[in-house]
This record gives sequence, structure tokens and C-alpha cells, in this order.
Amino acid sequence: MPENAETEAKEQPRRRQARGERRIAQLLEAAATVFTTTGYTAASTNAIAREAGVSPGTLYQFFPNKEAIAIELGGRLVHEMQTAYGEALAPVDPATPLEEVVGAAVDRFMAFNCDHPVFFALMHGPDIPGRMAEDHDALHTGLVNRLETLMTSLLPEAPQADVTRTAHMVLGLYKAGLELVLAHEGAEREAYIREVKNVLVRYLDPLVGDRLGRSGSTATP
Amino acid sequence: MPENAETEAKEQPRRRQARGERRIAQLLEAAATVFTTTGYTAASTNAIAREAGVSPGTLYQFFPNKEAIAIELGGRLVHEMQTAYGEALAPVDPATPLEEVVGAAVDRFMAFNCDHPVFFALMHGPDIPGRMAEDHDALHTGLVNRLETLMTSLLPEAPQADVTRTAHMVLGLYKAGLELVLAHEGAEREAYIREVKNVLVRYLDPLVGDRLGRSGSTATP
DNA sequence: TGGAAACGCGAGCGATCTCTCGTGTTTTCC
DNA sequence: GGAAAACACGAGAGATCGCTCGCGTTTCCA
Repeated sequence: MPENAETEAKEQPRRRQARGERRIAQLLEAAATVFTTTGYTAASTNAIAREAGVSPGTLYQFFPNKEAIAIELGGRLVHEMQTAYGEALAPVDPATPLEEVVGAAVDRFMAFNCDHPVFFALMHGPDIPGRMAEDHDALHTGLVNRLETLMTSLLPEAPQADVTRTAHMVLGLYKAGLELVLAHEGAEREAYIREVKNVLVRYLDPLVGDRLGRSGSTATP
Repeated sequence: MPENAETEAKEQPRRRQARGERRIAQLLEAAATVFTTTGYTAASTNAIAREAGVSPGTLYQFFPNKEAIAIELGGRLVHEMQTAYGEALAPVDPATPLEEVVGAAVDRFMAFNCDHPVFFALMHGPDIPGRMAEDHDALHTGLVNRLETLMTSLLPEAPQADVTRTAHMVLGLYKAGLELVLAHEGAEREAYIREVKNVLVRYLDPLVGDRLGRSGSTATP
């Protein structure tokens, strides 16, 4: 390594031109479609470059390796997602009906995931790279924590282990519903979204339904 | 079927010795552990052979290619599974409480899947080979059909599309729960199994609860 | 306007994986 | 006992994929 006395920083910020930024966006978009259709491991960097209409060498001008593409793509989506669930899972007025809370949250997340199907493909595959799994875990535990605090505020007397377990269940159920939702379109997709809400409401209703002595299971019309 | 498979000329029936059958079982067991830990695509045939303590050449003495290993392994599991759910989802006395029906079915399937974790790995990965996907779809639609007939017998007046959708939901919810169950052990695993039952019972109860005027936990007009 | 740096190309290197082949060993059957 | 068939081995052929390298082109800036 006969390089200069510059501080050996891991990141040597390369000055990008507008052309480069455009190429990066192009490549990430191409990677999203290839990842969505074939999954991460099966997606070849040459295929991503071909999809973007550039040469393999050009791809490696902007990304050091295949993993970095998924990292960058996932990072941007996680950032978007966090702002989305920051609003969707914000502390809620305890008087709000459960249907409303669940319905609003599910609508938000479903809209996001339907707009960015690659997110599900990247987060769900068993073949995600190491650094990617960290991001996934971070997002996952972040969501679980939000759910936990939300539920603890509604059920202060419930054991912590039960709250955690229920939070994991809720997330797992949502993921299962998401898979079915993404597999359908139009009216059928809407119907599945309604079913996901039904599942979550009916699962959570007996837990939070009789807080404060309110025994009603479903709001009687 | 001793030796009369000659109607299909494609297969030249190779006469197996007891040693060969033992090797096949050995190889399938090794493949199960490798598939479970690394997934299908990431599992190398050399790794399977090494796990079984034989050479790569020996492996290909019994299986024409990597896919055939998964096919054979999956086929045997599907066969076992079908006898299992043939009993678990048998036509049920309409008077049986929902909790019992769901509880018994979930217990059976969970026991099977916990005994054979490779089944989940093979059926859930996005990287399954073509022929394998057919088996998966066959089992999947078989299960959905069973659920549909079971539910139609309880809800004769429900639209077919709703029944189908609910059946898919039930299967998806079970899969989501299975993933969580497999990720835990001991008492926590048992707790998750209970939660899966809770989810399914609470989801289905409003649908079948008020058949024949029997008012379940919830009574919706 | 000229030089440096960013951009772009595509053949191909090295690693890895599936599967084959030639050879030697064990089992079966007459 | 001996031939044929099944079993076993492991080096390596053939293919794929991630990634590199040398060189030509475009853009930026003094």
C-alpha cells in the first residue's frame, strides 16, 4: 500500500458528477427489479448491469460489491420505512377504537410494501448477506419495540414476556398477510387487506378489549 | 413395486443392494441437515456428500442431480404429511367446539414440522427448483381444498370466493406461526403454539360461531 | 484550453459449484 | 470360483459468477 499520508479513512469520498448520481439511481432501480424477480443470491451483478443498460465494469464504478447494492437499496427503503412507521405507530389515544388503530397502521404499511415489493423480497429471503441481516434485525426489533411500548401502555399489568411474544406474533401475522396481499391485485388484494385487519383486530381484541373494564369485544353498530 | 416399472422406458430400473438403500437413507438424512442449515441453493452437493461421509461420485451413483435429492426428500415428507393431515383435517362433527378442531389440527402439524424442520426450509425458500415447486403447490392446494370443504360444510351460505380466501389466510397464518415456533424451544415454543391456536380460533370464531344460532364469544348481527 | 478526474467499456481472472469418468472394490448369482 | 453388476472413490472438466484491469471518453475547473 504505497499511498499517501492521508488519514486512512474507510471512505474516500469520491466526487460524483450528476451523471454518476443518475447512474446510481438507474442501477438501484434495476437491482430492485432483478432482486424482486429472482431474489438476492440468484441475482447476478451482470444481470443488474444489463437491466440498467450498462457494463459490469460501470456497475463496479459505483458499488464495491454486490452486497453494497443491496445495502444501499435496503438502507434507503429502511429510511423511508422508518418515517412511515414513525407516524403509523405513534403513541395513540387509549380511547381510540382498536379497529381504527390497526386499520390505519395496516393501511400505511401495506401501501408502502405494495409500492416497494423489493423490500419484502430483500427482507424475507433466507439468502440475505450479513450486513443486510443487521439492518433487517434493527428494523425488526425497532418495530417490535414500538409494538411493545404501544401494548404495554394499554396493558400495564401484562407480563413483559407475553407482551414481547404478542408483538412478535403481530409482526409475523402481518408478514404472512403481506405475502398474500402481494400475490393478488385489485379487488382481491383489497379483500386480503381487510382480512389482515380482521385477523389482527380479532387477535388483539380480547387482550385490550377489557382494559378499564370495557368488556365489549366488537363495537356494536 | 418389485420390478415391473418397465412400462416407462425412460427409467432403467437399477437393482439396488441393501448397501445402496442404506446409502440413500444416509444421503437423504445428510441432505436434510444441510438444507435446513443453509437452504437449498446454498447447499452444495459436495457438502451433502461430506456430511454423509461419502465421496461426490458416490452421491451421483444414487441421484442424477441435486434437484433429485430435494425431490426425493420432499416427496417422502409430503407422503408422510399427507397421511398426517388426512387424519388432522378429516371431516369433523359440526358440534365439536372450534377450539378443539383448531387445537388438534395445529398440534398435529406443529409436531410434524418440528420433527422435520427441513420441510419448512424446502417449502419456504424462494430458491426451490422447478419440480419442487410443483410438489409444493400440490400440497398447498390440497390443504386449501381440505380447508375449503371443511369450511363450506360449516358455512354453506358463504360465497365461494370468501371461503377460498379464508382458507389461504388460515394456511398463511399457520406458516407465520410455524416460523416463530421453530425459532424457539421448550416452554417458549409451547407458548407460541398456544398463540397460534389463539390467532386461528379468534379469526375463525366470528365466522362459524353463530352457525345454528350458537352464540360464540362474539355475537354480531 | 489543457490536464486531471470521473465515467464507461468488456474481455477475462480466479473461485466455486455441479456433475462426469476412469478405475478399483464389494456383492450377487450361476 | 468367476463373471457381471452394483458400489465407491476423487480428480477434474465444464459452466457460472463476482469482480478486476487496461484503456478510451466525457466532464469539470483553473
